[in-house]
Parts: sequence; C-alpha cells; structure tokens
Amino acid sequence: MPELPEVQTVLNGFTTRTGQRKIIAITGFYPGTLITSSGWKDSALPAAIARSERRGKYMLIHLESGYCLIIHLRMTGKLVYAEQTTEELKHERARIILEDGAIFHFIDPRTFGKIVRCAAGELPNYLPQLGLEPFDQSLTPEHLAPLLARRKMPIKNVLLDQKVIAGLGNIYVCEVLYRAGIDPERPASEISIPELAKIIHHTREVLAEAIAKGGTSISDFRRIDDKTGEFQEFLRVYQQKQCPCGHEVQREKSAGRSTYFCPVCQKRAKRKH
DNA sequence: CAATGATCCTGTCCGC
DNA sequence: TGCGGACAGGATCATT
Repeated sequence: MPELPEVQTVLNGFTTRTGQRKIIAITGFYPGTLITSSGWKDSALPAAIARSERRGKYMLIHLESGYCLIIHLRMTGKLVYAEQTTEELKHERARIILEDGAIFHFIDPRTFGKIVRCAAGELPNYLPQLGLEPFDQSLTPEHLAPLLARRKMPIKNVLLDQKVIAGLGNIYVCEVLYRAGIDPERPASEISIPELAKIIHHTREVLAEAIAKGGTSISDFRRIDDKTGEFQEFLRVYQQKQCPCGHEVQREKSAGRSTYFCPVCQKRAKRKH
C-alpha cells in the first residue's frame, strides 16, 4: 500500500534510473490504466525529464517538452526497472520506454493505479485538491484546526482525507496516532491544539524514518529494483501483536479499514456501546 | 458542507 | 483438494 514514503522511494528510484535518458514511448496494456489528455500530442516524446516531484501520493514527471506524466500507484501499483525490453509481464498494465530500450514496467494486479499523460497546463484538471505536504512549514496546528472544526468523524479517518494532509495512508496514520498517544476514534473536532502539534510532529518523524528505510513492504510494495523496503520492521502498532511497551494491540474497523491501536498508550476513554 | 456507502479489482487466506 | 467468502484498501462518485 504505497503511501508517501513508498511513493517518494519509487520516485527517487525512477528519476535516478532514468538519468538523462529520454522517454521515447509509453504503452498501455489495460484499458483505463493509461489516460491520455486531449492536450497530449505526439510531439511530447521523446523528451528527457526536466523535473520530478511528489505531491501527496502522486508522482509528477515534468518533461522538457512541456508535457507531464502523473503516476499514481494506488494500492498495488509497482514500477519495476529493466535494462531491456521484454514481453508483457503478468499484471503489467503499462510501460515507460527509454531511448536505449530500458523500460519501467507498471505492474498493478488490482488495476487501480493510473498513469496520466497531459500538457503541463492540464495538470490541475487531473490532480485532485490536496492538503499541505507534511513537511511544508505552513502545516501548523493553527492551519489544521479550522479544517477539523466541523468534522465529527474519528481523527483517524480525517487524517486519511487527502484534502487535510496529503500523503498519509492507513499504515502511517495508525503509527502517527500511536506515537502521539491519541485514541484514533476521538472526534476530529475535539483534538486540541497541543495534540495537533503532536500529530504534526510525529507525522514528520514517522515519514522521515520510513523514507530513510526505503518505505514499508506490507504485502507487495517493492522498490524500483524490486527489493523490499525495511520500515515494516519498525512499525509499532500496524499489524503488530504488542506495542513497544508490551501492551496488547487492538484492531478494529473504522470506515471499512483496519485500525491498529494500543488502548493503554492511546488512552482509550471508556465509552458506552 | 459532512458523512456514508458503493464501486473498482484480484491475490491471498481461512474455514469447512 | 477445492470452494465460497472475507479481506486488503486509495480515491471517486452518488446519495442522504
């Protein structure tokens, strides 16, 4: 399940591997995976990468020709690099081909991932509204407070909303709330300013650690060299039996997703029902 | 505007 | 051994 650290890891691998080589073609194998905007022209390729960036869980590849690729791995997407062109791989939904025949396979069993190719000016049409980046210095408790003021949903669910903070997914939200010592079921509007400060602090801390470890390989996340990340060894509650303090980790469902938390460290209040 | 539920998909795992 | 069903879940869309 690629979240911000996994996307950053893949993007780093993609740009490093590509280097100065031009992209000469992009091929789609599965209807719906490769999306071509009306502004995309054949003259967009070949082109080298001018700049690449990550926005939330989206990879943005700016081409020197003035066009742009948006890559979203969703849940099971992978980019796998190969020196030579080969026949279509299992679950290969698209591929990006470089000028000397090297390719990136876009492997995505569940087919939710997308590659959009568009003119640079069309980017806003294909990128959804996203909240601030976790490492953006403008992200402060005072910034978040009004966004949560009328949200009665559990803080955990609101943090998964990409319009609030961009890039968090189920794994890291669980880890952040554990480190912050906050019960994931607490209504978002009731989280205090000091608690928001803790959330922001631990969000940056967890994400930075995970990026340094090459991401988390739960199920099928792989780096571009098809190696696993290592942050799964450092998870404190997600899919864990016990938290680092030795308390039993509980699992519950919230809005269809598994939440892992420690009822002791995250001070679960007794509630009816 | 907020919240909810359905939807998109297939590999994996569990119980019988 | 095989089968049905639950589960995994990011983002979007329709509905209340």
